[in-house]
Amino acid sequence: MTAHDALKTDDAARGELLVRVLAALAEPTRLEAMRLLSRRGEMCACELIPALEVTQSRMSRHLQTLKQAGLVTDRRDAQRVLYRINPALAGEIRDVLDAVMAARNGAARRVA
Amino acid sequence: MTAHDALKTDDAARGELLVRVLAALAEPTRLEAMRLLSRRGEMCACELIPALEVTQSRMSRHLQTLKQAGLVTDRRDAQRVLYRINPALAGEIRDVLDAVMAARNGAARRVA
DNA sequence: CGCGCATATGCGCCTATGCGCATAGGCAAC
DNA sequence: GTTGCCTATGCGCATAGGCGCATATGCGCG
Repeated sequence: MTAHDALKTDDAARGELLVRVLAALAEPTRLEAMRLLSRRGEMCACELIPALEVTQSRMSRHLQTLKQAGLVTDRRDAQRVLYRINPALAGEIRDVLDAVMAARNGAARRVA
Repeated sequence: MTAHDALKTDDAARGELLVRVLAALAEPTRLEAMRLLSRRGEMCACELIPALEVTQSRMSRHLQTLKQAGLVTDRRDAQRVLYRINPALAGEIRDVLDAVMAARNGAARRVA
């Protein structure tokens, strides 16, 4: 990326980012994981695994995907790695995420 | 999961729909098509093809995908088939779509 | 250091998805 | 009916992505 790519960085790159975010959310396990993180704030993989009923390797890879999309951040705490929704999410992306979370919560509440 | 299995019907079904919608939007051409439809209201494939610089078969298939996700509706007008954003979109999904459109518009304006 | 818990990753498998090409189908005008 | 425009679809190919298994890596503890 060179200097005059500054424009493209703000345009195409953002479009790419949006697509990346949407793709990351377009998977049941990851979507559910985001919902859990949204409600509980911070969780380690070892908590998400039983909650979502997936294997360890799957959870790890899904978390990497979410991380690469910029949706979550991680920090180590001894043996565990704690994940939480990226507090520095761009406003526009945050709005998308909020809408998605609201949609899912709305569906859940309807039944409850 | 026995007691609240009844919920899963509405819950899971809606979750599936959300995933389907997100997956449909998580593709550059389709996302751009939605943006165009969002701005112009109603368009036929023959207008979208040159605007998005894709082949005819590709555009047709992408439009089918959007249609199956419930994001657009179509109606014939002589030889053409006119597409537009589904006016009967569920409120929650509409909110997601609006957030996505807003995010992308924000990115585009930055450069323009 | 050796052990065990927690997490990440290489590998192969299988399905899903995007693509172009060619062709079929629908519709209007002649 | 024939022709021409517009749209949909069958086919094969290439790639991406999800999965489990096995293994490697990181970390704290004794």
